[in-house]
Amino acid sequence: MRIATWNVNSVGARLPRLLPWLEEVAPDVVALQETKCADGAFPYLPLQALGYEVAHSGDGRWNGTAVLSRVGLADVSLTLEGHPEPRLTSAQCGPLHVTSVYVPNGRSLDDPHYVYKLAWLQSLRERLDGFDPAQPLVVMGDVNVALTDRDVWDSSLFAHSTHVTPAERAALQSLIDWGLVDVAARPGKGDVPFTYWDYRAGMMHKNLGMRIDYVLASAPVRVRDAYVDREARKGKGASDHAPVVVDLDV
DNA sequence: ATGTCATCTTAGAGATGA
Repeated sequence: MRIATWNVNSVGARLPRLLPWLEEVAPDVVALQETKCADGAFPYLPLQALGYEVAHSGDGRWNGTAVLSRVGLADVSLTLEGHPEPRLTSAQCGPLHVTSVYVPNGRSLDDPHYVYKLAWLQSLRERLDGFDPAQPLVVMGDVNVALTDRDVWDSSLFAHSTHVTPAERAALQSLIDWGLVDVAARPGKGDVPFTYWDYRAGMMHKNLGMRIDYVLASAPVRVRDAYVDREARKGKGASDHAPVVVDLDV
């Protein structure tokens, strides 16, 4: 089974890249984030034409998550309890339960959005108590946290920034400690499999990136291979995030 | 730190978010 997660930064704008990517990589299940469209505007038809069933949570301009599956789609959930923004979609996809998450950015340490981010991560952790770590499941998506200093290109530049604070890292670690494995993708250019590079200042070209997109898998998920698809971050009309692709057995 | 990108408002270029 092949799964993937990708913050597409608008599914509408990304469709000319997303559709050929799906044909080439042929994942069975895909978690999308930042679809940035209302449910009524979601491109169901071209995705269904590729064989995917779709569950989408979205309300327009911001946020938006989806699960695409060609191995079945059941028990769909479109919300994280207590948080109205569309930042979580989950479904049972054949033998694997899949959750697509778009964790709030936080913006800055003195912004209310940072408090919201920590609360959202706490709610996500509590949501896991409705599951069993002995069942095959993955939580994947843009978690907007770099787990270690190695997961940003220069940790000294993040001294007073979000994404690297002890509180954010502890919140992400608490998800892992529930019973999940932070799936290690093959190293990319350089030693760290970054998944995000700012559009500005030639960051991708200089490989000044961050690892903020994760696949967290429960113990019954046997990972065969995992990689960051840097090619999808290159060229015209790319998202600022690259997909993470994982081959696994359940 | 910020050289970009996407969307919405509302018919141009500015605001917002990342």
